[in-house]
Amino acid sequence: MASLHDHTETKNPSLYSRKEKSLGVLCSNFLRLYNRDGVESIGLDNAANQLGVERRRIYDIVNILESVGVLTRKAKNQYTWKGFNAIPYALEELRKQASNESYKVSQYCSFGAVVNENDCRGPSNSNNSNTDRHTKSSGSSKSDNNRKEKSLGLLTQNFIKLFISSNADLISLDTAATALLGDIHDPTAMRTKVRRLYDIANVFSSMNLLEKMRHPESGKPAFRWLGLKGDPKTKSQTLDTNNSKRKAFGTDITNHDDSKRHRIDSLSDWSSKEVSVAMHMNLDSVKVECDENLSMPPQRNSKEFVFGPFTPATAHKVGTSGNKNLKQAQDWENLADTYRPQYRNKVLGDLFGHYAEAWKSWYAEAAEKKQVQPVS
DNA sequence: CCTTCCCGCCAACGG
DNA sequence: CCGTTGGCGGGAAGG
Repeated sequence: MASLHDHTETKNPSLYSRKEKSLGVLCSNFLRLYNRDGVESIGLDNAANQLGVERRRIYDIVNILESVGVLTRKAKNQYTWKGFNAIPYALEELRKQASNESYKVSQYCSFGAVVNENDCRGPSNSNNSNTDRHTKSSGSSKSDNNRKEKSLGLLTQNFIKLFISSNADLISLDTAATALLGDIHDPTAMRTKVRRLYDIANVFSSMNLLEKMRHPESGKPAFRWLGLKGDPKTKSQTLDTNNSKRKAFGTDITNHDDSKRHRIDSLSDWSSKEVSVAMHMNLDSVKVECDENLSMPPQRNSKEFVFGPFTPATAHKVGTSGNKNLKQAQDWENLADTYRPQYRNKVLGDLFGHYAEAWKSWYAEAAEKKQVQPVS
């Protein structure tokens, strides 16, 4: 008790976990949220609220997902959900682009050292290299495209190209960064690039497009492209092979998020958009549980997932009723969140942050935290 | 120590 | 001009 005021911190070192806020987890939650039933439009504000994260993070997720075709920008603040089915096509496009361009990966991850020579020509850092279809082609865009070149989306695509156009299926981020940088040998740029690569790799890993592993002998971490092989699910819908009894309408976003375990978990089901969390969670011994103690009324089995002080999370398009205005879609946010911590409300933002954190910690199993890699 | 990578400042962008 | 996007890198958590 006590707790005079402020200065919370230093209470329990294990009260804030960085991993719980990773882009990978966020991506899983995002997908879980929007892969359900006929979701068609995605509002950024809505997403941010539902997922309990800042706007900024949504941009990251969205940009990466768009690179693989899962989403498409429809308008300001508005994205269109395309689904996993769009991935194969997007990948094919990338493959074509890759072959079109002289990509030279020049690099075989074999031994730690390596480095040195290898005339990496990379994709060359020129401008516009994609279907830059702009209605105003008149000599307007000059050198302002520098920003776009460095976009996360483009980087993501180039990263993928690197994999699919290379014979080496195991690439380290360092190698990728070097290759993608072209020839700019700048340590600072390198570091920034690697940071972004980590971001991308994490969300792809959560989608099972990529697999993180250590190199056989060198032990250095690297990534392997899984692509569509992630899940040989052809077309058979995995419609509830498990217990999906309580399929309330929304309000329940089946948690069981991806497990840190190296199980095949995942929501890999390019082919049918329903599916989602079905799959094999049986093996995934759900020993966690929040029965730790504390006091949490409802809710059960949940690793880490949408928490937030607000948890309506019930997104579904309107019914078939002849509603005059189908514009109510934007009202959810208001309902759930009274206000959004703008990039200025230090206090408010902080307050929300803690609030969300508190909720999360309740939900969080707060138990399992020991995860090693059994597989050498 | 080194690797991973979250956070959010603040500058381009687009209306 | 202001709200939306989103580079960018500090610097802290996690090995």
